[in-house]
Amino acid sequence: MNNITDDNYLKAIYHLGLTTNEKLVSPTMLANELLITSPSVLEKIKSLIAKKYITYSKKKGITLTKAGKDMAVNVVRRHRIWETYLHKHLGFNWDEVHAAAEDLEHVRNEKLIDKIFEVLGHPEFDPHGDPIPNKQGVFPKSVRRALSASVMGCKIIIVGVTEHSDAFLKYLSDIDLNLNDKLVVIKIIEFDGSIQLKGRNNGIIQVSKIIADKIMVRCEKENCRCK
Amino acid sequence: MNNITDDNYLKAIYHLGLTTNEKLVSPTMLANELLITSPSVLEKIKSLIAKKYITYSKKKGITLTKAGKDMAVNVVRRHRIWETYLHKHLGFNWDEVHAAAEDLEHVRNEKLIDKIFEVLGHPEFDPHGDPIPNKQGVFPKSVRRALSASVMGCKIIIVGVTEHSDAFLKYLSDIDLNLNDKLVVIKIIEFDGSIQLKGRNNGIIQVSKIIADKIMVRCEKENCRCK
DNA sequence: ATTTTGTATTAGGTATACCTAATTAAAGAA
DNA sequence: TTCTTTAATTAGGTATACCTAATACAAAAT
Repeated sequence: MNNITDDNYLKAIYHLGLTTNEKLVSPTMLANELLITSPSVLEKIKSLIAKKYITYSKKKGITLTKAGKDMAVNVVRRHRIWETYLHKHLGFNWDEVHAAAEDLEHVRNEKLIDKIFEVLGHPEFDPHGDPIPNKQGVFPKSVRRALSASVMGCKIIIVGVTEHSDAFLKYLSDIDLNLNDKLVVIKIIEFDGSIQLKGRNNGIIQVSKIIADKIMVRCEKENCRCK
Repeated sequence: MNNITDDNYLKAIYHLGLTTNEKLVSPTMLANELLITSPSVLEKIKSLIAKKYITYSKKKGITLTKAGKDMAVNVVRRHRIWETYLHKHLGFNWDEVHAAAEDLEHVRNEKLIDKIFEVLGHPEFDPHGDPIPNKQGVFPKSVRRALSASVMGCKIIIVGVTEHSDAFLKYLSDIDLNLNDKLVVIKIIEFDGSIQLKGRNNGIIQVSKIIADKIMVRCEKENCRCK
């Protein structure tokens, strides 16, 4: 529970480092991510450097040290385990788990997190399809790609999303797209990249390219052209 | 998760108000309870007064307002619900639940606490036998007294303890005294107030007066002289 | 090459939660 | 009642985490 601030900075740096490919992580980016000002970030950067969690130079940006990355991955691990637990064992919806996990991720009780992880049967993915790192910080591998990269006939299974906003997750629920759903791509509208899917009880679901970009899937059709 | 400090001060004031009967709650007592210095307490007192959680005067001591008491009772509620959950659903021992609950009690997610409370079947007492207040802050009634107030022949059931230190709880486990155990008082050594109990499989357990004072029981023998 | 624009950085300020050292006040003992 | 002890209080200090305003810098545009 101590150092919630450190947790949040390191998590944000880690996250930005992954999502903002190529470009470095700058103080301004961090400030935007954390909804604070850049002088505040600059100050905190000094303290995180002193604690040897990060390095920083204007040209190289902010990078996590081994210790910093370990810390960040541990926060991610706790977050995702709690999300899974809230969903699987406490009946929280896909779009409700995040807020609660934001708090629970800071509870550093190893026995607690180990226990709920065990009760869950050591899952590899959380309710958003995001991989849960093991205690050593190693992430499980998964063959996943955006739904938008599908071709006609793909037999896809939804394994995750790249946007976690309540609004987005709610929308997916509303159009009856849920994690682990199996669907078949029945039409691709070349004009705008929209995709039509056939789901359970043959219901037809159509999603725009914008949505399809954010839905991660695995294609289970053998020798599918999508590969 | 915000205002963990407020939580801890209010909880401590509430707790001292109950245990330290008669005497008022003074800044020094609070300082000792929280393991900080009295100037720090004095400063915080001002802020809690400003927030209308407490009142303070040298002669009347520190008292909780309605709002302050509600806040404190809510922390106690969350703490005890988590303790119960950790014990009943996650396999934590009697003496392990407290530390984890110290952190979890600050997670202010109503749906979460409601849910685990529901999953537990709306229990009235936690693993230490302490009553869990309902959402309105009302505590369940229980007829409980110290084990030390027993007479020969009392058929007692252990419903709680008044000390929660790991060492004490560990000791009770070690001599095989656990919550909800049923025992019979077979000897009272007047000389020092020690009590001998017969428990399951007729094992004899002896506790000193000091211990017996801290163990809360209910006597289930009809018309027992202890009443 | 110079200006514009945006990012990085410094300077200085606030609030919170703690501290030590010193002072005041009250209560108990002589 | 006066001394002594303890509790309450004030004064002043530190560290953290935030802020605004001002300045320095660097990259892009003219």
